[in-house]
Amino acid sequence: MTEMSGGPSSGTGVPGRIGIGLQLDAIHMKILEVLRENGRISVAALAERVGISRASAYTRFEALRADGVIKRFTAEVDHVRAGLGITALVFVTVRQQMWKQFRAQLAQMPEVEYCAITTGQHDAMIQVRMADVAAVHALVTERLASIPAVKATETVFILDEVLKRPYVLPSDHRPRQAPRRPPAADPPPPAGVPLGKMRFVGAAEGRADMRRQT
Amino acid sequence: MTEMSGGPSSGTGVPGRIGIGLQLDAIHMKILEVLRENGRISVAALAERVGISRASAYTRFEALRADGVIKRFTAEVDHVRAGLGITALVFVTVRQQMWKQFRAQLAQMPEVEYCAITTGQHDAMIQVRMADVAAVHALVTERLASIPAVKATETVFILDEVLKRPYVLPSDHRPRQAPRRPPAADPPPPAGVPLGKMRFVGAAEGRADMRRQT
DNA sequence: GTTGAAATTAGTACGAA
DNA sequence: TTCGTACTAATTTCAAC
Repeated sequence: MTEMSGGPSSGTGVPGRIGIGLQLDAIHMKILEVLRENGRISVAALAERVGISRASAYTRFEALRADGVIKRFTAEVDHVRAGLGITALVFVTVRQQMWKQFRAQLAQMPEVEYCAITTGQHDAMIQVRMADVAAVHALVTERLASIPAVKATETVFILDEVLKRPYVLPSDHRPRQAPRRPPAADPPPPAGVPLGKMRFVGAAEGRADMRRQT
Repeated sequence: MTEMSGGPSSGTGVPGRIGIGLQLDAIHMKILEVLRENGRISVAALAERVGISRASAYTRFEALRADGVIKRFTAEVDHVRAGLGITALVFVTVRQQMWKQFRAQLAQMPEVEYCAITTGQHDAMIQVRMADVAAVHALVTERLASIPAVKATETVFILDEVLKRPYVLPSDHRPRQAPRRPPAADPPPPAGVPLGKMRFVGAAEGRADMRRQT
């Protein structure tokens, strides 16, 4: 129930939905905006805030839900208050061709809140919430390390979560500046770049001393 | 509204709540479990699923909300369907003593879904959702790089989000094995370890060739 | 903390624009 | 499609236990 479904943005291998589904208009977006801020708002109040009739709101609401644009409604819990005060990120190097096993094992680890496959130096990043630092250590060394598919891990701790937005929507983005043709410098990214690790270092800035703590 | 409040797990510098607030019992946890899976369930249905009366459910529900254990209710939106098909992680090195400015600038960037301050090689990790790869590139090179507080960035793309759990609770964790005293090997983590980067490499495994793509 | 009522609100169905 | 209304079912509130 917690595994995501379909497509390279969420799949476990299950092929994504073929049809294009709903074509979202401005009103759909407005509904999503309201709902991501207040997932428990009544459809009547939603209709009012969006500026449509109750009946239309019900129709659109149901369509968004049925079409999977809205995946679920959830309560955001303060994990510290709930007893899980430590959050860590574990970067995992996965043994080639053991991805399926890796995914299967992850599904068995309920303390993992998030897992994404990434480009770059590591293969995956997982986020875990635990009661204390020792529990993170135990999880990484005893449970993650014992998965044959896991070749290596690297753990960092989260000191502070600065922001967490319910869900980002295109309407949040500033109106994309007209696809300008850059005058000379700052060329757009090469089309065929292998989505690897991009690196930027402040202009004329040595890359020495790039390590510190907060 | 999207900034998190209070305490080293969520603050922008605002001191955290002093009081201990609610003492959560098993029923509170059960309520949280239900609510994170279905944030729109009625309190009446919630009461039934948890096995308490409606009135109690209302009381506890309100208490959890008022106390901040439940921070908000939100709709999980399929960002791909919503038009933001690309997700990237940007690891940021922040210039010392410019954290405040860094946070302020981040608050101005609605395309940032998540930002956490971390230990390890980098100082912060931010997650962004954009319409395409070029937009990520533009964001990183034009907007992030123009923040004086940002010394350097490193970007990786998310190829697949394997799992995303609404919220992990202690009840998800397997019953913690009694705080065993390890026989000899595998000592618990040194108490005073600076929460830095922990690294694990599979036993007797060279650390060569640790790079691949999925 | 529980039960059982009243008052309010939500969800549905329908015809009309 | 969307809207407006009326109808039914459910939820929330509030009382007493």
